[in-house]
Amino acid sequence: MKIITRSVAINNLKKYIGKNLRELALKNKITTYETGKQNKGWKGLILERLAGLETNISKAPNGLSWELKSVSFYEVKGKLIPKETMAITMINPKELKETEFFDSHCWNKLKAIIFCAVKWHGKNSNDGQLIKVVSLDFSENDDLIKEIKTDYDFIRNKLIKKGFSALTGKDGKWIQARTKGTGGINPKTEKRRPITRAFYARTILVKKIFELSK
DNA sequence: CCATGATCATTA
DNA sequence: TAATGATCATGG
Repeated sequence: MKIITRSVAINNLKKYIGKNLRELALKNKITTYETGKQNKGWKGLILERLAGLETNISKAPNGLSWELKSVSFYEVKGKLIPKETMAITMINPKELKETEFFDSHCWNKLKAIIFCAVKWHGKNSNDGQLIKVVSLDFSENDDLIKEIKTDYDFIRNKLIKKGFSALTGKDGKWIQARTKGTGGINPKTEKRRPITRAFYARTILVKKIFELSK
């Protein structure tokens, strides 16, 4: 099995800066939306391929190496602004109760992130362009991390005191607990699927990461 | 079946 | 435009 280190992945990805990701997706036989369906995750999938990952590492088991993320950027007054928040990892209520920030998946993913900025061209954007690839190494002593930890602890406390359903996307300065899941109705049971949540990086955090990487 | 990839829709 | 909640396709 081939090991792709972070620096190898970054070098691989950098070759594609400025390229149209849709063409690359087509070449790699990744479904985008041509089938009439809406695959929202295709950009992430193609980036994983381009990084050199032959198999899918969508979930870093436990040893984990690094995390690849992409975010859409939108141009406002000549500046690039993160259009969306960035999903970090799922929240497992039990785990969140029992886990310290620095032991959490959230931190483990955040600290070894490879961050891809993709230009967004509107709804159903079909020609996303890779504009930047950066990696980031957080330190446990960074002020930013301390504040993120504060958010994590806040959300954790709320979970413990008020329960999972009390969580909302309003919480947190840098990270938030948004709903995330398959959604809709389960065609088999015709019942609502359970609501799940995940940690998201707010746009200001995304912006911060983008700036820190210069 | 559910976690992961992330965007879409709606409201203010 | 920004913020929050809801949703979709895919792969293991």
